[in-house]
Formats: sequence, structure tokens, C-alpha cells
Amino acid sequence: MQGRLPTLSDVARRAGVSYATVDRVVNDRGGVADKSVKRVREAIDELGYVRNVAAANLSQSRTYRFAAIIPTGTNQFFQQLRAILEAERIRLLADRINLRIEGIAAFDGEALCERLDMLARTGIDGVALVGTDDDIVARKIAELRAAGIAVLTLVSDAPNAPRDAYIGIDNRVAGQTAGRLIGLCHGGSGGRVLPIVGALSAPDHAERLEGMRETVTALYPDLAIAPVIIGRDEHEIVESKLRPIFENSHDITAVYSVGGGNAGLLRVLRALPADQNRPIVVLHDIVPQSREALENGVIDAIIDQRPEVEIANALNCLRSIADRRPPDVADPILPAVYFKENLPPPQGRETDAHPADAPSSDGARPASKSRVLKEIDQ
Amino acid sequence: MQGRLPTLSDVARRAGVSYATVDRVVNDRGGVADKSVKRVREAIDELGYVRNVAAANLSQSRTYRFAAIIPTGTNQFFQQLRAILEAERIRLLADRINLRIEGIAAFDGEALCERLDMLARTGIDGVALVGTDDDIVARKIAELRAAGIAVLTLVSDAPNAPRDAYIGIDNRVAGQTAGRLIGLCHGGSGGRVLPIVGALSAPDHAERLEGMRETVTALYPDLAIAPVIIGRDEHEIVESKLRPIFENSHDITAVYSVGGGNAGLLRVLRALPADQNRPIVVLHDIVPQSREALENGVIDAIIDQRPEVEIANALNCLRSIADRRPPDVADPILPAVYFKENLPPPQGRETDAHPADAPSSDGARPASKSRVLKEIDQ
DNA sequence: GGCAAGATGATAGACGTCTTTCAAAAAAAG
DNA sequence: CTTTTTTTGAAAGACGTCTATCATCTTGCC
Repeated sequence: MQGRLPTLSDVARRAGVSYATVDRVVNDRGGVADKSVKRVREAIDELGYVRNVAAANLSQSRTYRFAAIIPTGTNQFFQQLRAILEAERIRLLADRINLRIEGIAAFDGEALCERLDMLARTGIDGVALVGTDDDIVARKIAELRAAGIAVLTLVSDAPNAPRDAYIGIDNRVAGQTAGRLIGLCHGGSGGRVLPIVGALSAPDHAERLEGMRETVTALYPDLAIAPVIIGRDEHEIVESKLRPIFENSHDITAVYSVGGGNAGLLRVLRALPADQNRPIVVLHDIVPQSREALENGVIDAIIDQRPEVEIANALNCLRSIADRRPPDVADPILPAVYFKENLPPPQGRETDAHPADAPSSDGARPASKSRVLKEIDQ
Repeated sequence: MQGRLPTLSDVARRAGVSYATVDRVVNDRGGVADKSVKRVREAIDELGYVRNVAAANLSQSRTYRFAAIIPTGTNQFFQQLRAILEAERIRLLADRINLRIEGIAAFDGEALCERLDMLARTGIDGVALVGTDDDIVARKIAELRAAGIAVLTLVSDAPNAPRDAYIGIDNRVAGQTAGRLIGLCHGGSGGRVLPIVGALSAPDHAERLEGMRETVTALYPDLAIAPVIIGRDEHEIVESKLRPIFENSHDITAVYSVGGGNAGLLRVLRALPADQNRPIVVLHDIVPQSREALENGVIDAIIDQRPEVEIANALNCLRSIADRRPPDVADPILPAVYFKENLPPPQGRETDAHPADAPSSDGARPASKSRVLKEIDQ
């Protein structure tokens, strides 16, 4: 309504050329004299023309075809990522966005490449994948991009690959934040911080550890850092390495676990004798296990990468690229710090899946009100 | 492409009625026999029809007309909110969303009502405003909604008004989080927490204070809570009330400021003698002042309501209502905890994005250049 | 049986873009 | 100059929905 926005016809009139010529320019069809191109570009700038994406998509009866490739397995974080994607998938259909969710063995570069090939053959506009430090993957990514497919890395970047963007947190910052939190919690007294990682060869783990170490040594000189426990993200290993430490030395005042396999850590913590001082415990990512531990006071804080935000950003980014708009890289994702009090509600949403879609007469907006209130007010 | 989604014509065919009848049903035009309505609804369900919003908007050459009404004045938080909205406004034009940003004197219910009337006369689809506890505002909101205008409250709710949704944080949770953080920072020792509020009559201030009190008294019995300072959000008042406290008693171990006027607090903190133990300081909302204080170690943590998220959610919500879709209330907004380490970059984004964005051959997506956005001949 | 009211069908134009086709004009090459 | 090539114009159909108009077919009712 009021004040319609300029269309391509307006641009054509302004540039003194035909619609066809404008179309050739904006859609890169070639065969246009330089001076015409210039006139069209000027007209676009002067009028502030913005292509009507809705109309464009409609005309092509375009459905965006995106894919997300997520490692399978028992990792709770990735399971959660899948669940979020699945919920999004359904809502997205209303916007003509078709999202394929593919599972794949973790850290298997070859399998990833095969899957990417398969997707490319099927026809696809963009893909998000969990990056690995792997040459053949980097080459495959370059190949896809050359074929006009947008590629994002999610959660973990692919160092040397020419992906369109990395959507995820800065893991060093996450580690620094953990360090700060742990330092603060000592209230000026000394102590000893025990770090637990899955593997030092995993870039995200290494970065988190390094970030924590940086902050603690720089700002809290009274804190010592104990030798790093390497638990391969497997709870039995973590448990067996941890138990003797807590039995023999009672000077651990804080634990920072950067990766998975926290079930073992939690078992050890729960088994601590009541008279022993409980350490401050900080870990990563809200999953059912860590959530429950935080709620019950077994741990003190969770640093979360907010997978919902990552996914939302990734999809926006894919869409922008597919629409040939400047990719709208939203605010960088920062690790969020959660305590028991500000822990987000379990499933994020989809508790009751919007049943009523307009039984009423009122014409304006059926049923929406009560539901919104309920969800927001919690 | 591949496998097109069902259209209204498909629904008509399936239901064994004409397109016109389907249209009457889905657009609530009335005059349709019950059994036909039922058949259409069934067909929609069976086919999994989802209305093509792009096509619908196109057909109406619809531009969404939304407005945001933000208090003016020197309040840094609201200035920031305006800046974020302004940045959004421009990006939104590409989606045919026209956002008016209106300024208005803070807490002036009558002025707010007048402005709302004016907007309603101009014609508008939805409005977001900062709620106040005010009867005439509540009535005006009811009026607007009856006229089919979506109304959201932002940042602060309007208790008795029938708004479509409240988009903002739960202030009690924010206070509880502050309490937890302060408690943790004492590392088991005792202490004395000094709360500073603007006014106890402001619901958000009162709730935050109450939340903090709850958590501290329940979980950290060694902590005392000093008498509340009421500073009317004005830095001179805060300073004058605070200075004697810090001069006379040296037992304040933490400060929790729930509102504005923090310049006074910061001055007092900076003036503390070096030999005096600095208290743990937690305040609300990242603004230039608080950011700088956090960076310089004058304060320890900021609890932020993430205005960008609030705005993004508000706009999504307005759009969903305008599209007559189930409002897509994203995850509830939780207060975020920031330390120096995970403080988000100043302007929210646009600092550098991702440099590796393909200087390469590409040919696919011509970067749309700078342009002045302007409307055509009314 | 006839008549009004109600329900349904058929159809067409609009929205802004993409795509294609065909003809015409302008520029470059011979 | 003609011939070829490059550049431009004109137009029409498609996408899925909304809106409107007018004609027709069912009802119920007296």
C-alpha cells in the first residue's frame, strides 16, 4: 500500500531503455553495451530499486533446496542440533524452503565428500556442514562453490576451505569466558583448575582450553592449572581418570570440561563425600544431561553455543546467498553463560504444535493470542 | 523445483469444489455451506497445503507497515534500540517491510495514545511499543487490536493490556541470575550486597530486585543485603547517595544496579582508594558506558536483554500475525551474561564480517551496491 | 409451483519478476 | 556499399494468490 516501491519497469523508464535490457543487466544475461549497463545501474541507485524477492521466487516457482549434514552417533549435542533442524524444516515449508537433513558418520571426510557429491547431483542451492580439517573436504567445498552452491560451515569451521561463511562461536572466546567465570568464583582465594578435553587434536577443544588458560594465568595468578585430562569424550575414560584424582588430592577447586563425555564427570562429582568441598564446575553445551546437572546443583555453569541461533543464522545466510543478496551475516554468535536461574526451557518450543488454525469467525487472527502469551510468559 | 507444493487449485480439485469456494473458505469471506467448508478443510489437511505467502503478498502488492514507538531522551539503552531499529529498517525494505520508528517522551501515556491514534489513521498493520502500566494505554491497545492492528509490547510489558505478545526478558529471572552470579563470586565467604534501583514503582526494576533477593537469601545465607538505594536513574542522585556509603562502611562486597544512571556508580567505583577491596559489580544492559567499564575492569558482569534479539523476534512476530500464520514466537529471550571476554563487538555487527567471501571469478552473484532507498512518487 | 435467499461456479485482471521468442535497429566488419 | 554481428525492443505466458463480477444452481418457504 501507500508509496509503492520502484519496479524494474520504473528502472527501465528512468534509464531510458526497455524492460528487456534492464532484465539482461540485472540477471547477467550479457549482450548489453557498456553504456547501457551503466545507465541501468545508475537508475537502480537513483531509484533505490530493491528486487522483489517474493515476486522473483514466485515467477520461478522457486523452492529453495538446502541441506544440512550433521554427524550421527550418540553425541547429545548433535542429536539436539538435528532435532532443532527438524523442527525448523516444517516451519520452513511455508516459505518454500526445502531442507534436507542428512546424517553422516562423524569425522569421516570421504563419506562427507560422497554425500556432498550426491547432493550436488540431486540439485541443491546450499548446504551447511560441520567443518573438519581435511584436504579432500576443502577441495570438495571449492568444487561445490564453483558450481554455484552455497556452502556454510556450522559449529566447527573448515580451516582452508573457501566456504561462504562460518557460523559458530569463537571457541577461544568461549574458553576465556570460562576462565573469567572460574576466576571470579574463587572470590580472591587461590585454587587449582582441572581441565578436561576430548582430544587436543580437535581444534575447538584446543582453542577452548587455550582461551581458559590465557585468562586464568593473566588475571588470576593465585590459580594453578592442573595437568589436562584427555578423555576422548568417552564417559568411562573420563571417569576412570578422574576418580583417583579426586580421591588422592583434595585441592581441586574448579573443573572445566570443554567437550563431551560428561556423564563420567558427573558420576564422580555426585559421588564426592559430603564433607569434601565441591569444586566449581563449568562445562559446555546444554544437553539433557548437563541441564539436569545444573538444575540439581551438581555443576555451576554451562557455556552454550546456542545451536538455535546458529541454525537460524545459517538458514538466513543460505537464503541471502541464494537470493543473490548481500549475505546477511547476523550478529556474531557469542557463547552464552547459563546458570540454573536463566537456563532456557527444555525443548525451545513445539510443546503443543499449534492446533487451531482458524476455527473462529473473527476474521482477524484466530487463537493466536493465548498461545503466544503462554509461550512467552513461560 | 522438483515436486511442487499443492496450490489452492489443487485443494479445489481435491475437495470437489471450485476455486472460488476454496477462496471463500480460506479467506473467511463467509457464505459457504458447512459441508463445503469441511470438505475444503479436509482437502487442505490431506494435501498438506501451505499458503504461499510470497504469492499472497505479491497479489496484494502488500507492503507490511509496522511501527515501533521508542521513548526518546538521553537513556542510552533506548538510543541503542533506535539505532538497531534504524539498521533493520533498511534491510527490511527488501522484504517489502516498511518500518516507521517513532520517538515519544518516556512514560507519557497520553502522548503515546495520540501517537497510536495517528498511526492508526495513517494505516498500519502492527506496532511495537514499550509497555507501561497505564489504563488509557491499555484501552487504546484494545482499540487498535479490535481494528485489526497487531500490538506487541517490547522491553517492558503492559500488564492489563490485551497485546498480542510481550517481547522481552523475564525480569525476575534476570534478577535471580544476578543473585546467582554474585553468590558464586563470593566463593563461599560472607559479604554484603548493595542494590541500586531507579524506582520501586517501575515493574521491571522491582522484579529484578526481587529476583536477586530471592536467590541470594535462599542459596547464599552468608550474604546480607544492604538497604536499597533509590537513584531515580539519575547519576547525580546515585553518586550522592553512594559516596557516603563507601566512605563510611567498607563491608560492601557486591553491587547490583538494576537500572540506569550508572555513571554515578562508576564515578564512585573509580574513586575507590586502591587499598580498599573492590566490590563485585553487576549491572544491566550493554551501553557504551557500561561496556567501557567492563572492558576496564571497573565492573565485573553485565546482564543484557539483547535488544537485537528482541527486535528480531518482534518483527518476526508482527509479520506472522500480519500473514495470519501461527505467530512464530522464537525461543523466549533470556538475559545474557557478559564478562569482559565474551562482550559482543560494539555496533552489533558490520565490523568485518567474513573476509574470505570470494574475491574469485564468481559471476554468480553481483554484489548489490550501495544505494539510497527511496520511494517512488508516493 | 414459484420466488427469494443462499450457495457455488466460471472467469478475468492484478501484483513483479523471470524466461523466451521474434523482429528491428545500430554498430562493426568486409 | 553490403554483410555480419551486436545490441535493443516489444510482447506474452507463467508463477499462486487475491479480489471482483456475474451467472447459475440449490435450498427453504409460502
